[in-house]
Amino acid sequence: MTSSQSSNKKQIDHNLTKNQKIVFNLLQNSGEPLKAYTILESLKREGLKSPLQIYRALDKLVELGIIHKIESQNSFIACSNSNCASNTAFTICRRCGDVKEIKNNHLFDEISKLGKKNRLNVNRFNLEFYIDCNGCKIN
Amino acid sequence: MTSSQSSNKKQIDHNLTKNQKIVFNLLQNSGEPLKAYTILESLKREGLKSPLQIYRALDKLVELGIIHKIESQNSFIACSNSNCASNTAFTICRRCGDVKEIKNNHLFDEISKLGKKNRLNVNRFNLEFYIDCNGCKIN
DNA sequence: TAAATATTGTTATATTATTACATAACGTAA
DNA sequence: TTACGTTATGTAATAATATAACAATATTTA
Repeated sequence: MTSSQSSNKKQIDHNLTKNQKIVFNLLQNSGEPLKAYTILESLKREGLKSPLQIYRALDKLVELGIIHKIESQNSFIACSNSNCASNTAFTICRRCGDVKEIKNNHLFDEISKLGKKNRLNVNRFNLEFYIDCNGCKIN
Repeated sequence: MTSSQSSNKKQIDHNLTKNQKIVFNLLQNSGEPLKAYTILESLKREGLKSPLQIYRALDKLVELGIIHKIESQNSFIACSNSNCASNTAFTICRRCGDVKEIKNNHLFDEISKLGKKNRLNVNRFNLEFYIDCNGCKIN
């Protein structure tokens, strides 16, 4: 393994603190949304013992825009978008809850335009498309 | 007052049950988002005593599409849109939390189009524009 | 009526998140 | 270097949000 190998994980250096790094790594390696208390369980072995340690790290990572909160699930997912500026767009399966972040920059531009057309001074947006995912459509 | 007078409240008859009516009326008259336990407090005088009575009514009203849940606030607001089909678009002030439902049907069409363009079989969507509201911009 | 279904009531408990306060680590100016 | 302010961490307690489980009642329908 070299540092220049291909990877869909962002190379990020935000001078994260110890706990922030631990939580962020878990989310990046997971690739799917995790809940705070699930994260806590997973990180007991790393020495994190209390909810607050998790929530403090999550809050900071959300603020930095390198993870996002899926509000309808109270879960958190590592950002997979190179320049989202904290704008978010997801598909969420209404049956199994599977979440995928949408990376289409054109879509982001369109949404921003819609905000401007409606004379909204939008700081950021969050768009959730509720769908039936492929797995759930089959069954 | 006549039944044909002007009003921005929807005239709805969904055969709501007693508790559903009580909760729905409160939300319609409030016009702003309310939290479940706030609703519970307000409705003690109407005889509603337990969280579950509130949550059951809220669940049904959301399912009917006549109220919406603001996920990021764990709050609920009466729908002010004539034909939203459970699609939702809000502005949310990132400072004071003030919520307004967007009623622009054209915007709804545009978002639906974006979903189709991206080959998503969208059942419904929720769009949240985070803004600084007028009151907060002044202060 | 009787059976099935939907609604309500109630208690207890699970899940999610924050307050409050103590301690430790870090940066920086004197 | 110390002294100071700031940031990060640790810990316990508790607040806020939501659901499970079960009993009782009302309503619909065969």
